[in-house]
Amino acid sequence: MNIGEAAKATGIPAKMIRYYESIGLLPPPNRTGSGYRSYDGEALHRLRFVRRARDFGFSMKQIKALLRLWSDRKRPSREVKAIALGHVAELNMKIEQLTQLRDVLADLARRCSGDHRPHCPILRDLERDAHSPLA
Amino acid sequence: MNIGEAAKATGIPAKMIRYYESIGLLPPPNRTGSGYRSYDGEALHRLRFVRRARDFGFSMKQIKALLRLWSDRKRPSREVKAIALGHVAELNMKIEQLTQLRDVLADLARRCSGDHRPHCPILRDLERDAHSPLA
DNA sequence: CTACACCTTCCCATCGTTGGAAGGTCAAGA
DNA sequence: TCTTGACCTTCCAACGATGGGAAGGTGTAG
Repeated sequence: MNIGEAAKATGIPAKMIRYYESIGLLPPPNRTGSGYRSYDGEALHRLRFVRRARDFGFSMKQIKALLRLWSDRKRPSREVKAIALGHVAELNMKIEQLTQLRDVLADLARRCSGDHRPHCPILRDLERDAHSPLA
Repeated sequence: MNIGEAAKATGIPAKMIRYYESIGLLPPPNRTGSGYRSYDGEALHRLRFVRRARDFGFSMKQIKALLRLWSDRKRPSREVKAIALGHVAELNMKIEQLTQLRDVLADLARRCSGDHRPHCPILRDLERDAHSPLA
């Protein structure tokens, strides 16, 4: 199975598969006589694991750690849970920040007439001298 | 007022001020005889506008458009509102995605014992073959 | 005069991803 | 067999926004 087929099978672009290999996320695959990368079932399994972890928004560093734990049959689930909860905490922070931004911005937009007139609370607000954001 | 003072006054690092200038977000400032950039009140005002727009998470492209509208006294508020609402929509999408990720991940973590035992629903889930994320 | 803080331009790194160029390989059809 | 087209290979570069740092000039205070 060459890289194009593996890409189709896993949903990871061939470019990305090579990149993951280059940063040590994936082991170098076998090569055919002419140098083509060749992927077997286990490699595909690993690729799908990476794919799903990316979907979850894990960083490369986190995925590296998860892969290590994944292939360690004696890993304590504590370590995996810690990584997951760390990511959940990151997500919560991000969500909160974005929600706050959205609320302020939506409110400004609500108060903007949105017609031909130049007056606009949005620009008015952007003019504000606010060193601490969104106060 | 040189770039360092402008940076302190606006909260934008000097590096970023130069970068914004290089991409055409800011007009080239006056220079002293020895080549130092010199910022006046209007330039500071513009910088603060950019700072606040960044705080809101607007992209450089959006900020460019907002700056253009800002300096156009006859702009229709409609255009500003459209940019703001577009950004609100982007934020909503992102918030929804992240929330969904967080919920799934938090649930997996909740079901993970998190002790010395190797069994772990998180890794179990990451193994799944899921082409469409989070189904 | 010297020290130090600042300024200038330049290049490089990040992170994850995408694009392209230049060249080799494979499989199908004429 | 030759050609065509789709694939593969490696390498280089860009994105957006930011940070670090080198090498060299400038400003100011002691």
